[in-house]
Amino acid sequence: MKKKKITIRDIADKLDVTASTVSRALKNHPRISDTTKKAVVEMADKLNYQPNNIATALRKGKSNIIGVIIPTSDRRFFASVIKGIEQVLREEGYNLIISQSDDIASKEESNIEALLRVQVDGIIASIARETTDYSHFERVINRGVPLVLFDRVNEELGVNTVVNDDYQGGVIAVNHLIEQGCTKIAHFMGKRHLNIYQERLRGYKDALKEHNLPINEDWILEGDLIDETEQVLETGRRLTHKLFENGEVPDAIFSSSDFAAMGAIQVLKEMNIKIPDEVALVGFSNDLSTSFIDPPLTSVDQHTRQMGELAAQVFLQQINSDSKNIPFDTTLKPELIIRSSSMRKEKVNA
Amino acid sequence: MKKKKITIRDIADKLDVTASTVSRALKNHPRISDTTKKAVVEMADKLNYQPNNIATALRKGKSNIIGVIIPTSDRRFFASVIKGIEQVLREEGYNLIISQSDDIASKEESNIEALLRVQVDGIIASIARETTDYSHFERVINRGVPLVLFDRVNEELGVNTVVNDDYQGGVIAVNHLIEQGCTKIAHFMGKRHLNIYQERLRGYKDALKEHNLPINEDWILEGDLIDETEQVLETGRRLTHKLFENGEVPDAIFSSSDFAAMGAIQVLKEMNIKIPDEVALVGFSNDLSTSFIDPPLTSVDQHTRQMGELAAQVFLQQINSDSKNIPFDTTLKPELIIRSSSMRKEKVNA
DNA sequence: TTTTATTATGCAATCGTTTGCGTCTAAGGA
DNA sequence: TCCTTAGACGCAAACGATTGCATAATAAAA
Repeated sequence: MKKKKITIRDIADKLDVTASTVSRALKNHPRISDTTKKAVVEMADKLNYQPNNIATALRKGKSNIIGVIIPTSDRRFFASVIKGIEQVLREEGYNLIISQSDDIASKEESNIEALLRVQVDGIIASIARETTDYSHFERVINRGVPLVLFDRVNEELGVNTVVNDDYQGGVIAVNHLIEQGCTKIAHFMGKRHLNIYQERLRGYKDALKEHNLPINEDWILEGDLIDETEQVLETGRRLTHKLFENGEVPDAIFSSSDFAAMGAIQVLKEMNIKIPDEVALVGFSNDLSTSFIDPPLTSVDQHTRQMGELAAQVFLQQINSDSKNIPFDTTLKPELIIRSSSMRKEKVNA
Repeated sequence: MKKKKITIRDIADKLDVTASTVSRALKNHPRISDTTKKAVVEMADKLNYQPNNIATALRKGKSNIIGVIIPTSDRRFFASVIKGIEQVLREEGYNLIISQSDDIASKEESNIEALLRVQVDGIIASIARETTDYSHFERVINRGVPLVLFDRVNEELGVNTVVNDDYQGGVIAVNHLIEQGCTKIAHFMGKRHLNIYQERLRGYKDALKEHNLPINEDWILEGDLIDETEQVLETGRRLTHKLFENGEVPDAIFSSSDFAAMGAIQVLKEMNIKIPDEVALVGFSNDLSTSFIDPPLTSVDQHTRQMGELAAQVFLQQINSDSKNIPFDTTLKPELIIRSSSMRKEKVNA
């Protein structure tokens, strides 16, 4: 247990130079002779020197740490985004502090507080479901700390955002169902106050209109779609029952959540309704499980990894441009992954 | 954009006292009068003062940041462990830097390097699959930085560890299958050099012996079980085919991976083999998907969240006891979650 | 009133690096 | 020989908070 940490001064002493010289030598400063540089470098790793980032951070006013706030790490979506963010940011020499809000506003606030204290160089976040007051984010902005929002964003904050094109996601899902011959398409949506669900709904409606299909409000069912997966599954079951207890039944369901769709599959199977022949299904998010269930679920993929990478890139761009930043939104195009839950017509191999 | 950060000196000036006084007042030092304390505190939040952790860290030699290294965040197991770690550590005022090794030794090493540079107060890690040289971990130990290992550990490093009782996991899985009337039980195992798979295998064998069942080496199949899920699924399919192309076929499979078991389910269904009547299945990890597939998969749950919490607690214990630390291992008992993939006998509701 | 506690602060060094500016030496130019 | 000039470093002041050791100011004791 060597408690003695060695500093540039230690290596300076050994070499009979000053700390400044060592510092410069280590950074390959042009005004230091090659001989000294070499000597310094050698002595450095002979002594097993580890630079102290904290001192540098204090001196430079830059910690090289950036904070990431997500609702929870154990939802595949966020885990995957994190992965993307990490990849590009680490390459630029940044470290990530990841904190989770659990979708609770107060936790989100205290996380921000903590990040600010650590002097992060910036924050990349996805807003908690519960958050309605955005003053803690405003504080970040007012302190001049770069902020990028992804997925769950708030346009009014005037910051750079990276989002999925949820409207488009709704459109392609429904278009696909229509192509498969469905005409009576129901929709499971999440809580109406959330942007993403409004957008998907809008896409759903527009796609129907586009094809001159009627919009049946009874077929638009709302439930909590961001919760523990078991709950969402249950919600899906509940909504499905509700959907089929009334007179006219749909021949397709576009669900804004994969898990709700899986719940629907369970119920439909229990009711001996054939999938996709009697009812076709499309989910949203392209969760891993979608390919394991029976039948495999068609789903809208959000390119989560790329979303993370993009968020990181937008962030880098923001901190590297010292100009006035006019906020901009980056929108990712979703992609429909077609599986048997919606394949009524045999796929024609072109 | 207020770039001007306000420090204790700023608030000291306003109040005509010195920085020392402000510092003490903020920390509620007994030798500061209540009047000044109050004045300081008021001025502090009037000016919207944010303490600078970095300065404190430098001065105290303690960053209040602890590093976590995992293979990847987008595997449910690790995401869940992280969640547990975060929960208890954040409560103690620590921040987490999470970095991923992608199961690559060199990345693991550079991650450690980075963490050390940031002066983390400790490291909690799960070793990369590929790692065979442990010198970078030794470096951590030699520098006196507390280290706790979980799940994928190395006993020879002599550090505190938190692991799942894989042996026991193997035992309860096989015992259950035997109880269900299976006598010809096959096993899918991961790469033999990994501790966890050896242990599960040992449990498998011991359980068989215990019940006087023969061990058929042809039924012990090895494959890469930690990889992208799709690959593992494919591995499961391959192993299953291999298993059933020979003469005598088993009546149960205990798979060390849920996804391999799912691959098996797919193949068995394709071969029109009844699950669980002809072949019963048990997986390992209790991944979310296990409950969504058809039939739902019985699996060994590893209590991942608790593993994270425990790892964090062990860590706290270690840094708070200034005594000599004799390393100790903490072992979590796994639990079998029984679902229909293995339920041959109707469950008797007691 | 002088001395001794007590209380409430101030001083200044320190943590490890970085960096603007000054200094010294030796080589080259006039 | 004197002056420039470039090259190679050293000096010392930051960065913001903490803390052991004074030191004032007031109160209590003598």
